[in-house]
Amino acid sequence: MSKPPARMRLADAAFALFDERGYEQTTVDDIAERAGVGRTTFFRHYGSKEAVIFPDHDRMLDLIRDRLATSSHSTALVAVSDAVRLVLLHYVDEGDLARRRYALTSKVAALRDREIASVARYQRLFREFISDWMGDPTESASLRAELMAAAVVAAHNHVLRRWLRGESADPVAEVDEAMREVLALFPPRQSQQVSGEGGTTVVAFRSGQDLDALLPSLRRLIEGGPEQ
Amino acid sequence: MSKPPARMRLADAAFALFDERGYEQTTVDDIAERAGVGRTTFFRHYGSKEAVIFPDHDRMLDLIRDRLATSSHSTALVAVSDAVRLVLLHYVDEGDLARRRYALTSKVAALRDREIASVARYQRLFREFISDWMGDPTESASLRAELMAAAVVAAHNHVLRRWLRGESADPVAEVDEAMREVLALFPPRQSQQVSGEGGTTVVAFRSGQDLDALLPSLRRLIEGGPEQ
DNA sequence: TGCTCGATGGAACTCAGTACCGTATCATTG
DNA sequence: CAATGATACGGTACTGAGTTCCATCGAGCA
Repeated sequence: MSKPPARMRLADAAFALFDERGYEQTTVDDIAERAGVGRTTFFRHYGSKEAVIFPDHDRMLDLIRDRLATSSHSTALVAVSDAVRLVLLHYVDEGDLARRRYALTSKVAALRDREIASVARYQRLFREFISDWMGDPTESASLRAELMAAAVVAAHNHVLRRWLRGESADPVAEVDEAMREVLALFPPRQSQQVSGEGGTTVVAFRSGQDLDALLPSLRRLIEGGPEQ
Repeated sequence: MSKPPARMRLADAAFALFDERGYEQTTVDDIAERAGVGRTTFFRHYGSKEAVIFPDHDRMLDLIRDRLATSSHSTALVAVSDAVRLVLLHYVDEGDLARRRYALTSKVAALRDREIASVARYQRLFREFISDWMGDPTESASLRAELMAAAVVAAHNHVLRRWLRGESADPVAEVDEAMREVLALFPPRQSQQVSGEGGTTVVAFRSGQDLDALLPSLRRLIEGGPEQ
C-alpha cells in the first residue's frame, strides 16, 4: 500500500480544495498540507499555484511543434488540422479533469487569463508555421497568415468549449468539420495557380448590378493584373 | 510651479525605472519613492504593478461597447470597423508611450500575458456583438461569429504591431484595408441577400478556363437560384 | 471655529514565490 | 562493507505584491 506519487497527490488536493473553498481562498500551504508534503515540494513540482491546474501546456506545445515539423509543403494544412485534433484529443482524454478545470477557469479571472496566455502561444506557433509555409514576405501574406492562425485557434476553442459544456457528443468530428470551414475561408491564391496556361480566378464579391454590367470590370481585373 | 498630479508622476516614474533597471528589478516601493508619494498611493491609483503600464483598457472596452451599441442591423459591420479604428487610433495618439509599452511587453512575459488577456476581452465583446447581429442560433453561425471576431482582432493587432515596430506610415489606412480583407473572408450569406431586385452574387472559385468559357455556367448559377 | 470629505501616508498583515541548507533514501562504485 | 553521488524531500528565512486599517492633512463650508 505505497502512496501514489507526490505530484499526483498535490494535484488531487489542489482540485479538491479549489472545489471546496474556491481558488483564492486556498493557499499553497493548504494544498501541501492536505497532500501530506512540504510547501517546498509543491513548488518543486509545479512552478506556481496556477500551474497545478495546467500541467501539460508545455508538453502540448511540443506536440504541436513536432506535428507541424513533420510535414512537407503540400501537407502543411493537413498538419495544421492534425495538430489541432491532437490538442482537442488531449483534453477529451482528460475527461472529467478537463471539465473541472473549465469550471475553475470560468469562475476565476486569474486562471482564465492564464489559459488565454497559453492559447496565445499555440496561436503563435501556428502563425509562424503558416507564415513560413506561405513563403511570401509581403504584408498581405503576413496578414493572411495571422488571420488564418487566429481562425484555426478560434475554431479549436469553439469546439473544445462546446465539448466542455457537454454540448458536443463527437468533438473530433466537429473539429474536423470546423477546420474544413476555416480552410475554406482561405482559398489558395493566384501565386499558387495551376501552372501553365492562363486560367481564370474569380474573386468573391456581391453587387447590386447584374452580370452584364459587371463584365467590363471583371475583364479589366483579369487582364490588367494586380490593382488597388 | 505646482506638481503634476500624482497619477501621472507615478506613471512617469514607473516607465523611467522600467527602462533603467527592467520590470522585475523595479519594486513598487521604488516607483512610489521616485514619484515622491507613498506606496499606498500607488495602489490607490493603479490596481497592480502591471496596471501602471495599461491604464486605459477598461476605458477602451467601454469605447468599443458604446460604438457597437450605436449601430443598427445594417450598419453592424461598419460599427465593427469603426470600433477597431477607434482602438488603433488610441494607441497611435499615445505615440511614443505606446512604443515604450510595446518594448516592455516584448521583453517581459508577465506583461505580454496581461496584454493578451486584455485583447481577449476585446475579442469577447466583438464575438458577442457579431453573434447577436447574426441572430442565428445554429452551431454553424456560432462558429462563424467566433471566427469573425478572432479575425477582426487579429487584423487589428497585426496592423498595430506593424505600426509599433515603425513599419507602417499610415496605420489607419492599413487597418481599414485589413478590415476590408477580413470582411471579405465572410461574405454575406444567402439568407441575407439584398431584398428587392435581382442583383448579382459571384461566388469564389478558380478554374483553368478563361472567362468566356465560364460565362454560361455563371449565368446558370445566377439564374438558377440557390444550388449546391 | 468646528465640520466633513477626499486624498494621502504609514504600519501591519497575508501570501506567492525564491534561495539556501540539511537530511533521508537508494544505487553505484571501490 | 564503506564511500560516493544523485534524487527527492522538509524547513527556514527572505523578497515583494497586494490588502486592510488607521491616522493625518488640507480645502471647502456652515
